[in-house]
Amino acid sequence: MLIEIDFQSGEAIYMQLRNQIILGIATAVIQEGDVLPSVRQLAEDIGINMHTVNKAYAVLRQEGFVTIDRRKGAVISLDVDKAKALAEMREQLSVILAKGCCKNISRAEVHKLVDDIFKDFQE
Amino acid sequence: MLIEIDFQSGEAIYMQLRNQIILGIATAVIQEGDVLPSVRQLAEDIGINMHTVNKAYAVLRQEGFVTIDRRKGAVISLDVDKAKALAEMREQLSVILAKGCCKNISRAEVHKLVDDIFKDFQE
DNA sequence: ATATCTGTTATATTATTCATATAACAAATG
DNA sequence: CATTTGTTATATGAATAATATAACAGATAT
Repeated sequence: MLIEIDFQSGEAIYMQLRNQIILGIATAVIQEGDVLPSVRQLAEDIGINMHTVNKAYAVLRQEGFVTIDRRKGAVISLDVDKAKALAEMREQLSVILAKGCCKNISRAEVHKLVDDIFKDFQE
Repeated sequence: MLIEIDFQSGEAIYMQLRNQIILGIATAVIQEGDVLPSVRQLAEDIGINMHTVNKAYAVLRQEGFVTIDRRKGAVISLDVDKAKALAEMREQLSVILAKGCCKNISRAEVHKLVDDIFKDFQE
């Protein structure tokens, strides 16, 4: 799986890393049971510090995307708390849709965007 | 318009403020042409520093939600760049939907969330 | 067994961001 | 003329982000 970090981005490196791994899971590039590279290995590949990768993995664990197996490393394993996920999504969507609403983006256009993105996930 | 700041939140105060003003515009609590409180006034009302409000207003101006009129202050005036707004929304939605996708939230459930939120805007 | 590789923890340093405080300016208002 | 507007400048303290070394226990491989 290819990781691309934008060092000019205002977004923290560990969050960029987290987001790309989540996108990798959603698009099935990484699947349940797969093992992520070791923190040292991935850090070297990307050219960042070990602790930055470690922080991304810690966030992913805390959010229920991976478990840490001392023998294997970070393993994709989804812990689903759907109610919590829905509540979080609602809050984040509210702000994004509010912004879109002010910019004349219609409900239908949002639906189309959602469909397009979901289609990307299923390829 | 009621502003509520969560000082325990990890989200920056100026961003909480920005988000709530955008939500206010989307729900038509604030309308085009309305004038926001002065930076000093709002800062005092909320109990935060003047510069924090100023930063929120500067972001809102930069994002095309208000214009600054030296006579009136910060006036709601929407500068719509729909293509840009759509591109931004797509990027932000991708991560949020990816996370939801991993948590077994279906396309249909996202659509329902979107509809619910849009309904909130039209009240 | 010995060396290597895992996640994890600890400590320290640097840079950046966030929020604060004080001060001042030009333009507009009353 | 005093007050209020947005705006700018500068400074400080706190928190965060990313880095660098170092060490530990457990697992793996030679």
